[in-house]
Amino acid sequence: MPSKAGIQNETEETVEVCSARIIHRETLAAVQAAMPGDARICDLADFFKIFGDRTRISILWALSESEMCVCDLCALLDMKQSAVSHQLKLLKQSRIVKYRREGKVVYYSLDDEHIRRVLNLGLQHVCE
Amino acid sequence: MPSKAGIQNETEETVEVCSARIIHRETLAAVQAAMPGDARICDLADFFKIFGDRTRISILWALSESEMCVCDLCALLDMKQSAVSHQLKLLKQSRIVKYRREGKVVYYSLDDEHIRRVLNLGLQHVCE
DNA sequence: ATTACATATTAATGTGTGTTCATATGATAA
DNA sequence: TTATCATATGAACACACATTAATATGTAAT
Repeated sequence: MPSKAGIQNETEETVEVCSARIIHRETLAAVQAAMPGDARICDLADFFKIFGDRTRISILWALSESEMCVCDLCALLDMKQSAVSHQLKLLKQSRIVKYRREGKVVYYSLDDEHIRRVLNLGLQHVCE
Repeated sequence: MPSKAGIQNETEETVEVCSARIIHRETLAAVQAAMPGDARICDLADFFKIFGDRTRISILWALSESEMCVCDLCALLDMKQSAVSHQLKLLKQSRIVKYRREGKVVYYSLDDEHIRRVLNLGLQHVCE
């Protein structure tokens, strides 16, 4: 969980770190230098975490076809309205979907084209 | 009073489904027809779920720089060897990483270019 | 053989998270 | 106002999951 380990020492010898030993000191140093900051790593993981749920993937796939209101999504997924609303809240907090209100009805849609591309890339991997 | 724009259908009737009501029957039918099967949805969600973890994203980012052995990954992430091995197992089960053995040492690397592209797409979204 | 090392696995624990029930907004119409 | 509908939110439960400790493989050297 902590992000950095100390690897600055002597030459090509193995060094004790967190009860393990470093074998390739140079590779490790290079990779360490190229690693993004901790905050960015967490943001990335949180972003993908949103996609990692059956219900949310279904919602996103549906919205990639057409904008939809909450109660139609409930019917499509055969799920309780509160369950769908909870997931839509997560999706909108991550700026993955946007919404517009028309009277009592709220219409949701994908936030941008990135989302569609992420879905398609994932599908390619799954289908190969 | 506000004249409705956008998706709407004069001949629609509301219908009871799972304690909710369908507002846009045609939209619903169209989206329903375009939805992938249940198995494919689950596969997609499971694929993204693997990316939705801080430790695994760090591993993938590291491997996108260079193939690495387990104990160097431990040092890089400052984590216990068993924790890293557990995550590597998940990553390899999803065919996201591959490995090769050289004596006692096992080297892991990204399985294909899809993975790198998924990471980069996610980063774009997070950084904007 | 035995020793040492790199990695994998099992079992248990604690935390995170998706769904449900109940209730609260917000909006329109009577 | 009151009533109804569409959606949002809060709390609680149940399950999934990441980490740990301990142990088990597998490989090479002595």
